[in-house]
Amino acid sequence: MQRKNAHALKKEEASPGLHGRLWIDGTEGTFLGYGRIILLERIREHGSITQAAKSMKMAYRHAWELVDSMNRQSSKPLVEAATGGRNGGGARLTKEGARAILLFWELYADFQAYLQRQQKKTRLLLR
Amino acid sequence: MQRKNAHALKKEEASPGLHGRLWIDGTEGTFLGYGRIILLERIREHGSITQAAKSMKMAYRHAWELVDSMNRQSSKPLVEAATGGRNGGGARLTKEGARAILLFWELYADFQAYLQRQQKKTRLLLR
DNA sequence: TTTCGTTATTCCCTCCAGTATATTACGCTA
DNA sequence: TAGCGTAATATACTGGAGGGAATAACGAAA
Repeated sequence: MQRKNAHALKKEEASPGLHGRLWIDGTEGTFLGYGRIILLERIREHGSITQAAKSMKMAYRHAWELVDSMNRQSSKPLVEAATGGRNGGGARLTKEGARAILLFWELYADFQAYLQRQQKKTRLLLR
Repeated sequence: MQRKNAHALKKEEASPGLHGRLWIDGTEGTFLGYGRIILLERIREHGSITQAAKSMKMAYRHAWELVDSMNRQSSKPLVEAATGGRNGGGARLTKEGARAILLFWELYADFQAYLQRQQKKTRLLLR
């Protein structure tokens, strides 16, 4: 962002027209946003914070902080992590985590449609 | 903002619940956003980029870059600036600039109402 | 008890958006 | 012509978000 603070995303390529971003704040700031949801999906897919972070080219440290932040702000943890053991441990999505993903994508899709509807109002201004 | 990224805003205090941001991209990236609209309003109010920037505690250099970026991407300039003269020059909003402010606040208000409507969907998740 | 890959945690570094500062260009007024 | 407050432009600085790397803790399995 635009390394944004609150909502960094790669580039989003800036096509002319209306754009927007959606996120959910909790008691400590950001709770769920686009990037965090992707991270949750990758954790579900790989069963490990390390692998999830690698798959997004994100530093493990950053990924862990995001997971910790989400767990602290959620009514119930979204991710459960275990250290040691068979393969060194791992992380799995809780039922609550899966619900969060579904809810966010629902909001997200609705929002994209909303932006599409509003789009036309901006056309007269741009070069 | 959000270093971010393209849409830094002061803090927005992160109250729990659904939040969002809206902006309009042009050919070179951001064209209009919340901060740029505030800047346009301050220019209209003060008749000078220097004073507008000061009133927002923004560096003149940054303010000037934003104005330049908006003018370059708009079909017609939003701000006209004059150097030298009576009081050293100044800057005034064009008709197009005033239209941009109105349009944006219209989109913004509608968007806030939209967020309000979607708000309830997030309640079950937060602690 | 050794091995292994993960989570958890610490410390340092890098990058860059925005700031700070300085200088020049400008043109009306007196 | 000198003075003024602004626009315009260049250069250097800064703070903080995120990255990189290193280390300890962990616990099942061989």
